[in-house]
Amino acid sequence: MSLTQAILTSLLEKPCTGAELARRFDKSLGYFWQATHQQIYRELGAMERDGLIAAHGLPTARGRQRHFTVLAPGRAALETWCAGEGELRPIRDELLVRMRGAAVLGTVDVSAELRRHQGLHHEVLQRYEAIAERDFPSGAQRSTADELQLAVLTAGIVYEKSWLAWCEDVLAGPAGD
Amino acid sequence: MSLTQAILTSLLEKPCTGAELARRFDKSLGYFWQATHQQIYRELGAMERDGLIAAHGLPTARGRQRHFTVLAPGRAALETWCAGEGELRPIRDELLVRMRGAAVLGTVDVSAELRRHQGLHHEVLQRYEAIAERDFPSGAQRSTADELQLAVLTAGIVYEKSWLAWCEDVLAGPAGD
DNA sequence: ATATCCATGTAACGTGTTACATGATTGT
DNA sequence: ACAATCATGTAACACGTTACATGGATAT
Repeated sequence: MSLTQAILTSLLEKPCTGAELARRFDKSLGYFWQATHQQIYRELGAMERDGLIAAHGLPTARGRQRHFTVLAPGRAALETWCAGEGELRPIRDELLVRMRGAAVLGTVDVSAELRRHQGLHHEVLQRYEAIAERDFPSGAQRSTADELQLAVLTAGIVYEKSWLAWCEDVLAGPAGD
Repeated sequence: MSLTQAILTSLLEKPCTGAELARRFDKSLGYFWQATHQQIYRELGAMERDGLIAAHGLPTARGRQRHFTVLAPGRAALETWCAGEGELRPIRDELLVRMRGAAVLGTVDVSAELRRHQGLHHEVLQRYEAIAERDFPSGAQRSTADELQLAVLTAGIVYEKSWLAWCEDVLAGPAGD
């Protein structure tokens, strides 16, 4: 599972608490991997037991902040994993299930839902493009790390653009007959 | 969850057994929703309890084939659901986690994995395009149902093309400096 | 009859989601 | 002191995956 590795990456960038991690998953990390705070605390507990990370601040009290840092085995585990191979993740999209169902039923119109998705994808795309322009302005000098981070962001942009184009295509196509 | 609806759709097209459903999920259905036979049997059991589908063939014996058909409440449930709204599914991609990790570590080269993914996406794309050409040849007359099914298939094609383009872009970009 | 395969399941576990609970901190 | 908020956590459940088990059908 990638949650462990996403957490290790984020903690390597800057050690922090579980709640701060949850906030990061709602921002930059969330562009390519999502997690709720319950998942994060569960995973942090397991990672601590496995000796990948360590906490400063005692686990005895409940509401006490615990700052986590990555230990050497954690960094090693991340390096090994990052150098490894993974599978392609196939599409798994509710909207497509709806459309396939509508095709069979013949009594449902999905065009409104298509337009709604078009709008949502448009919003997300604009958000990504704003971040790209802010953090990686074109023409600026970039390190290898910057190139990689920009590539990750670009994946999101390409992804949203392709869905947008598809929505336009499907909405225009059948009507154009 | 969309598994229920995907099963209803497939059973409406043609009633069949659980094993046959599993085979369909490995083919056309699997392009936009995946399920193993264990998930399918579990879900069929729940749907039967809920009165959405019914089986011909007794459930008493273990290895006996049971053909399922959709009941009126099942069709109604599918119609309601297909006319409803759904959320966008954000990207959740291991490769991007690897790249973000590599950016932080600075000691890992992900280009080989990128090229591997490029090849895999290329394979999938060719498979989709072959299906599109076979089942929906360009220039042919198409019903509304055909248009919808083609749109679903096109989503897969657009998706794979966009990842392919991204892989090429990332592999070429930093080297082109 | 027996080996093989197929259809149908069970069991166990990991991951993801939702709702809720409790101790600490902060503001008034 | 009290309310509001934050950080941490528990509980329960739904979904997904892997491994395995059992009854029926088929072929030789």
